[in-house]
Amino acid sequence: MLSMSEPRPYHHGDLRAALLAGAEDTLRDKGAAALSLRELARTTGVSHAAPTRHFRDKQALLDALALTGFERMTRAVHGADDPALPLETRLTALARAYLRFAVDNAALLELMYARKHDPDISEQLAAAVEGALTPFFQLITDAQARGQIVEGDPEHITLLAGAALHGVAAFSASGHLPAEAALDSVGELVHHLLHGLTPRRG
Amino acid sequence: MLSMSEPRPYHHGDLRAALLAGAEDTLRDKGAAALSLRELARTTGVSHAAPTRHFRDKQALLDALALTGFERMTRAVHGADDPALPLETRLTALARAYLRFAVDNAALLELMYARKHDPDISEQLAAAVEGALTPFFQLITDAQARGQIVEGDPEHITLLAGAALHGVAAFSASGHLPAEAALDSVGELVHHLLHGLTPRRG
DNA sequence: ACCTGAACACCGTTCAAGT
DNA sequence: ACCTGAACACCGTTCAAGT
Repeated sequence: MLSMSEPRPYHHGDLRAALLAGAEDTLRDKGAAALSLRELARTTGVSHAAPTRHFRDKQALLDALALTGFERMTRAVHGADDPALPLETRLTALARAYLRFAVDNAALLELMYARKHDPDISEQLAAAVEGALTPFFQLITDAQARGQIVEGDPEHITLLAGAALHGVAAFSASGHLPAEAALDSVGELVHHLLHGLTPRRG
Repeated sequence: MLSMSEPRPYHHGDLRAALLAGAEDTLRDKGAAALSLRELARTTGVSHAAPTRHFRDKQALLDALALTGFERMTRAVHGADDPALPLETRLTALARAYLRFAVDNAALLELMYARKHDPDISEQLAAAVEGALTPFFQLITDAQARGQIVEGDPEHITLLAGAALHGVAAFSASGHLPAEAALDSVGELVHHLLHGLTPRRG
């Protein structure tokens, strides 16, 4: 994809980025189980020890991959936000962006939310999750200020909305819900979330 | 734990069960990454090739482990169901049972909902998920018959409720939400689910 | 039927050595 | 600074052989 003018057999300009890109390719094509450092080095054209210079161990590469995943997801969600939209429409757009990413990056999503990340990366990971949910939080507080969302800790309410969304994403990523069904359910999901499962009186 | 009268060094009465139990122990204590067939065979006291007789390969053992997990989860949820209870109380009890299991078996839960199960087991797995959600589905249809839940495809509504719940469970299992916070949120979660996030009139 | 022990190909990680 | 190549300990899987 990237054709440089220097056709050297090894010695990338940016081996780290090349490794991450290659890792994500095999993650997408063959799944996490098929991801081996040695094969990754092989297909990238370096020795099997070269990745050590950029990632302390395999887990460090997986952690870095998860972080780039959150960055992309955050961009997707933020890009779908339009504060001028009415509440339900705005929330639906945010939810759809989240689910779209989840459906398009199922294996990556599983990695992003995997247990067993390095403890020293977990803070960055927590911040990354927060960052992705920021537009949801903003929407909740905006709507609360207008009296359109019930009172209560906005973080708590964001968690509920985010959980409902992530639950659908997780069901889809784990293969228990077809991608189309997940995406098609967004409208009803948001509607029921806002208006409740019990009937409303006139 | 199980002391038989036959102190033979090998040759279990039920190697298959012993392997599953041992696998779940290391899953709980050291995580999925530390689970190796060879070490499992070692600690179980058989040769490293013995497990092949009971599980075609490592994935087959993981699949079997996931299925036992769903069986236990299903029992826990069914055991917490009381159709005589009022709607919100009943749903809260079901939700708490699901979350309790998720919190107490975080690594197992991740395995249960992992991608990359053998295709030939995915049907059993789908049935297992359905089985665990059956009480939720029953509750929805019961309540719909009484006019206590909005009309609409009960499967769809069950999916939403289940997704909200599973989202919290997943956040907790992945370390983004402390176990206590997840369990403590059950009441509000169910309340907001039933009554909606927008204010109700009069 | 059930298990063993050797063999094979592969893996992650480490480290002295090269440029 | 960045990468190589050999080495080490481990792994999953297979298979002839034992009881």
